[in-house]
Amino acid sequence: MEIQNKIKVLIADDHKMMLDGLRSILSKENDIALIGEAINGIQVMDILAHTKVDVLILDIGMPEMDGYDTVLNVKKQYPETKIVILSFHKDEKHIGKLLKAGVSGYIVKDRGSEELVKAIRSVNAGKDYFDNEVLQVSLRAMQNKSAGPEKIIKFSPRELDVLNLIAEGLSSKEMGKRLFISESTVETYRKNLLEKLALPNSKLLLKYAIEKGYGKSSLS
Amino acid sequence: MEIQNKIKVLIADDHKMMLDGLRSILSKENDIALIGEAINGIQVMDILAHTKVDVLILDIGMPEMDGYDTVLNVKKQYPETKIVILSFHKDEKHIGKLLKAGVSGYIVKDRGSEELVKAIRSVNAGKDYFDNEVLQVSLRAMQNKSAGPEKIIKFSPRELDVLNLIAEGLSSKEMGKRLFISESTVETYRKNLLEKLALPNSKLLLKYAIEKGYGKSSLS
DNA sequence: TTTTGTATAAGAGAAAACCTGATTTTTTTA
DNA sequence: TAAAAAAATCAGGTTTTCTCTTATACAAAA
Repeated sequence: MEIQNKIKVLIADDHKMMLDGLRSILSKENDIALIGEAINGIQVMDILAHTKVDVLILDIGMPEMDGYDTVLNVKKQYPETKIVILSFHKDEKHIGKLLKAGVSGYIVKDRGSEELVKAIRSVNAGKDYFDNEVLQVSLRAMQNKSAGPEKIIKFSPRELDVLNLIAEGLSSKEMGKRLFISESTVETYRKNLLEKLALPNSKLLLKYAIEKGYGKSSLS
Repeated sequence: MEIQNKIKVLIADDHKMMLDGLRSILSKENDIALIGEAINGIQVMDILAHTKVDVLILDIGMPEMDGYDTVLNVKKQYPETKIVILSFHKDEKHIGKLLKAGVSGYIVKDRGSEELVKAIRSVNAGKDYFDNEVLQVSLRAMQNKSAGPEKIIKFSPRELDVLNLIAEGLSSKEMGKRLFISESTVETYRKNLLEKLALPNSKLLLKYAIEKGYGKSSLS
């Protein structure tokens, strides 16, 4: 099967061991293409900005940006991307919130991996996939309440590139070299970032970038 | 390779998803034979009772029987079986106990799976295998001393003032106003900081300050 | 008492950031 | 599809900030 026809999946889990395992499992399914891996929400947004993703497998309990925030951001900016939550516990308190936020699937990690594969196919086909009937029926009811308006700032892919390099402490000149564009261009992106974030200067932008966890994500 | 010569591994993890992933990973190693899986300590003892196991991969945090009890039981009845602990956190409190109980390896799940494979081979060959960070944590705990190949850098009070303000993203001029000294003086302090930390420029100093947690401490 | 550490500072040159535009391509939307 | 918005690209000039060199005074330590 050609890659274009496969289901494009992105996995986000802060445990590399788990990531390795899931990759190994999904690689056996020939209708699924694992197009990326992330260990935090920042990386998720980073990858989404560069690549189309059909299904996002999201571990809740990631650092940097918690699962819920990531769901909100992803759903807002990429509503067509389906989200399957991978959780440790079935008694997750935030489950209602997650449903409201628009996740398409929810499975607990003590299920077998075939559940995950099923879920991926299911949500990709437009059908929700929840671990059990209870979730589906009882909690689905809560879903018709409006979600809270949170300001979501969207960065262009290039702006993200710059933001990631800013977080490493590079100057415009260095960034330009790294990205094969001129210093001026980099500075334009920086200016845009400053505007979008309503920050007064570069130092605070660096601070923002570091504190939000940018920079660690490799921009391949 | 014949099965008799492979390393016989038993995995115990209460998350089936993880189990599936680990199985998938280990199946690619042709010197390792996964001879069993368990989702709690009871099952572990059960399998050990009728099968020889070289290495037991044990997730701590399993229900029914906690990891520690399992270690004790296994070590008591099957002392020749090596145990590798798979844990979620490096700051595990029981780590000292586990070490004393005789585990041969300890890795955290945010490591890659190749670590696990290495650990299996290592402990099977009679060598312990501990995650570096784990080692550090446990050693530090034992001798409760600040460990470190890190040289202790001492800052003067004034240097600290400046460092704290740097972490807030202020410029020399602003710091000068805040500290009632001239811009030049602030810059001297900054220069000293750069020297002491062997950093090449202010941006990396800001990064350092933020990452080390300066700035939040108010210098009233 | 000589050295070391700390606090203070000026002036010049270099570097980086910031402002003010502007062009081209892509994507969205009306 | 045509118009509008968003994204990517860049130059020139001004201003701010950093960096380097050099310097004085005082206190504590050796």
